[in-house]
Amino acid sequence: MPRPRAFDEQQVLARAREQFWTTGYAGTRMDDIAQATGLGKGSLYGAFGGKRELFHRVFDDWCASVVEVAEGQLTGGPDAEALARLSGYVRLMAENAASDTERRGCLVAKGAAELAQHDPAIAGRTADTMTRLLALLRAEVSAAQRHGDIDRAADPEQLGALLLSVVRGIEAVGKAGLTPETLRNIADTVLAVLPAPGERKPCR
Amino acid sequence: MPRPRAFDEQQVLARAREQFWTTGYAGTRMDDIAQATGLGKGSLYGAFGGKRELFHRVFDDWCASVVEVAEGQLTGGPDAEALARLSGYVRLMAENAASDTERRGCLVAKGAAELAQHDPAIAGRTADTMTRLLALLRAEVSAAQRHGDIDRAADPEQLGALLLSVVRGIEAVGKAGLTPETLRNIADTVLAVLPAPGERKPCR
DNA sequence: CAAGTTATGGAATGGATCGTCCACAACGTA
DNA sequence: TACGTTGTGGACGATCCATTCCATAACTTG
Repeated sequence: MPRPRAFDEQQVLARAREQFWTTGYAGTRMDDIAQATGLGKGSLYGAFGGKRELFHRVFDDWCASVVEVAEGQLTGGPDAEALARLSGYVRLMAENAASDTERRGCLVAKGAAELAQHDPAIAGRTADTMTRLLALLRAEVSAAQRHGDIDRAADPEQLGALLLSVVRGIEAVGKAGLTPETLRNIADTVLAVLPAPGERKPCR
Repeated sequence: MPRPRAFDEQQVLARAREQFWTTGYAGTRMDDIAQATGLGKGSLYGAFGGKRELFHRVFDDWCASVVEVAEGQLTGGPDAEALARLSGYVRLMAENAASDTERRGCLVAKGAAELAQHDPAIAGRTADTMTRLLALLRAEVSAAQRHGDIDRAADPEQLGALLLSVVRGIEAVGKAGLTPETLRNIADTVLAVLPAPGERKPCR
């Protein structure tokens, strides 16, 4: 009996994400989103509640897709290819940052920088996302160790954390202006220095 | 002949930095700064010009001090201690991130995330800061290589970039909510995997 | 001491933006 | 076809905030 919606919710969310991604939370006006989506404010507020809720929705979706990409790249496969999967993931992230010519960076970083301190929901979602990524990387390091591609003496948790920080660091220095080539080199370098089995490390 | 200023400019800048650091650019009102410093709006605008100029001033000072800290930690000393200086610097940065209980992160990252895309001055200053840090790290890696603490076959530019991305990455994941202990471990881990002389790396 | 110059700080201004409201449209059901 | 319910979108109201303005104060020089 009710009148059906004349818009596709997913499409509206995609447009809104584009806006928030490019101009940040404070920098985008609801009018911008209304214009970008062709929706009137009434529909916008009726369907999503408000600016804050809309951003939460977009942010949550983004975080979920970040984790999904990592799962797609990393999870499920023989231990023999675990190292290759890790390399593929780290290089993919570097490539993403390198090809981000508009320097928009990652919405997780951008949103967290702007809002995490005053919005517990954003802070929580961000922390949860990082924890999930770390778990995925740790598991993959373990797999590579089982197959003998990474030194078994190394702590997989710590190597995973290192990889995570490098991935996020690449994104950060990329947004800061280092060249795409440098970003790709960083990815290659961290993969090259992962401890191979049987290496002797001098005590430092 | 003019009436002298009744406030200390450096002190006002320090207060303003505190505000911008905690609440970001868009999130701080000029009224906040006026109240925090005890200055009236007239004095504030008379002395600094406006919100944007004031932020630029604060941001530039912050960037300069970031580079200064790195120079103080890294520059000047015998090659024999270059690796120790590098370790000290990376651990210091991790410690900073770990002790940032308020999760304010680094103003360079925060300001860049919020404004770099639409403010060329901020973007330029950020890029310049990263380039300087990279140069300092590269030089120090070279010094450590000369002394034989790091494999001479490695490219100092690339190892420097790796260290920079880890330092920035630690800051990022710290703000994202990983534990202080994890942050310190990342620093230790990247230092431990730096290629020692004479290591044999399998071809990957 | 007089006068001119700058600092001061609070009130006023003007613009921008979030969210609400309402008249109207569209659709399903009876 | 008539009616009730929900979607639509633009106009409106209220708030907020950067900036300007101005009357007054403070200080230095001549």
